[in-house]
Amino acid sequence: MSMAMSPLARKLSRFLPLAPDELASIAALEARSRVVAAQTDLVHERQAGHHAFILLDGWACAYKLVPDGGRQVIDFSIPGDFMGLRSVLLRTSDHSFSALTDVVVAEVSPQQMLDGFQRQPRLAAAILWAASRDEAMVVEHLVGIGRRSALVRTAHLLVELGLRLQLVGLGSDTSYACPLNQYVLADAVGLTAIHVNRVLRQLRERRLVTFRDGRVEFHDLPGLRSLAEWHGGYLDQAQPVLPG
Amino acid sequence: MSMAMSPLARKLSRFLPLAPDELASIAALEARSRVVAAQTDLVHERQAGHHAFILLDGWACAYKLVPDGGRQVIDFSIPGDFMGLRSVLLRTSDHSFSALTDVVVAEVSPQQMLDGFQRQPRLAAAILWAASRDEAMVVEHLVGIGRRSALVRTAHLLVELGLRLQLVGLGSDTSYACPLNQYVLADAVGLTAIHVNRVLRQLRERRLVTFRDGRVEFHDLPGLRSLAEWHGGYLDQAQPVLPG
DNA sequence: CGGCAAGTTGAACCGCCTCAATGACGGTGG
DNA sequence: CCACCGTCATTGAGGCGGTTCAACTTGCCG
Repeated sequence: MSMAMSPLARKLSRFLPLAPDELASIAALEARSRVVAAQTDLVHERQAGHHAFILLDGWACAYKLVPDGGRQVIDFSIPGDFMGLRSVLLRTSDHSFSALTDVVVAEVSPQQMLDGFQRQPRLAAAILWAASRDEAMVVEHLVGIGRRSALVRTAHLLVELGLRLQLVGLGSDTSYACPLNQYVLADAVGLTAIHVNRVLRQLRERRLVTFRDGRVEFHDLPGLRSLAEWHGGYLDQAQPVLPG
Repeated sequence: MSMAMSPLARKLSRFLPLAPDELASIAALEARSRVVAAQTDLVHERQAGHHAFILLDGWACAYKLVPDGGRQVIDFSIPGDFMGLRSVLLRTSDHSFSALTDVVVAEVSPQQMLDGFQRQPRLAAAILWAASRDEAMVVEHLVGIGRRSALVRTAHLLVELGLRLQLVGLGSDTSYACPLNQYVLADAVGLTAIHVNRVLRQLRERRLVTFRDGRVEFHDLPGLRSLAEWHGGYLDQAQPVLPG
């Protein structure tokens, strides 16, 4: 029975040690998986009554389009992340999700979600904690775009992705695989792909980090974190308040 | 016993009709109120184990400071809004709250919160819906700062505030009281106060909206919404999924 | 070999910032 | 009563960060 834990189980475990039946519940949620091709939208904005997804493998992103043709990437989803959790409550999604690579997802119905929450409050708390963490990342992203320079917020993004990937066993202190191109990166940090290119060059020339051929390599992680004004408290594994 | 409903009760009622005992529960949460002077921080970033607040009267904002002295306002809080709800779960807040005017707040402990949620799942759903709505507003804000011009996102903010205030009975289609100055506005839209001034002038000269002497007056709301690329789906009162 | 997607670089432009100054208003103390 | 102050709004001039447009390159795939 000792299967390797899924990325989600791994992430939640770091936050709150999970009992065998709780791990089994996660496995149950992840049972019905399906493959979605790169460049496909998983959820369209304003689509109603859809499901949530657990990303099991590959990368995706949440984004919104603006009338002039521009796109803003809200955040990236990596294995172990929920997608569309909020829209289960709002019933209609406020943004779209797109697969950036071929991905494997598990579809979770609102009813499954609510049933699970009622039967296993500890698991519910862990999942809500993860959702809160994601929201804190969006806030940090907002601050970066509003008040930090292109160099700083790009550095910030690379550091953050690295730490998130480490939490699910997909990265190290020295490097990680990153299937993004400069256009997607630009849509995330609110810049032009052209300027992202120059920013990445600067980071490379300062011997802080190299992003090339789908791989991010840290040369001077402390220096990079310092430049990025990294605090990262929002990724800390603080203990939750539990019901009961 | 027919007291006027509090702003929170009024807001939640529009989303989900509330039973008398549910309204009573809200009143109970709001019982212990206290006054906080303008310019005071209600919650400091990284403060742990604090409470959540319900804003009963006045305006506040959630913000983060950046090392160079800049400030980014994440969102504004108006009567009927929760503040610090997320940090009840994360246990440590990822941003600060500041009173912009003298405010009246009710302090709610995490335990009160969780007890109430377990006893009244419908009320819990309504509150979580409101929290989801707030999060959708942050996302919209992020998109605005990342991909929309100064003019458009300032217009957007003025429209959004107007609609939110209407939902709690503090504004109309033609105007509302707005105690913000151009510095706070600038911190919200990611601009300089100086540039906010020029943007407001433009909006005035285009006969769309005037913001002066603590009051926002719409001259051409449809035109303003059009400029602001207003869709506002995230403020819609969609029906929730209820547990059970 | 051609074709396409992604990365790279240069030059000119512009939105917004920075610095600086001035005006309007209310409060406060002489 | 006016002098003085702090806060906020307003306007101008110049500069910088990032955009726009336009190549050109590189690698991959048919």
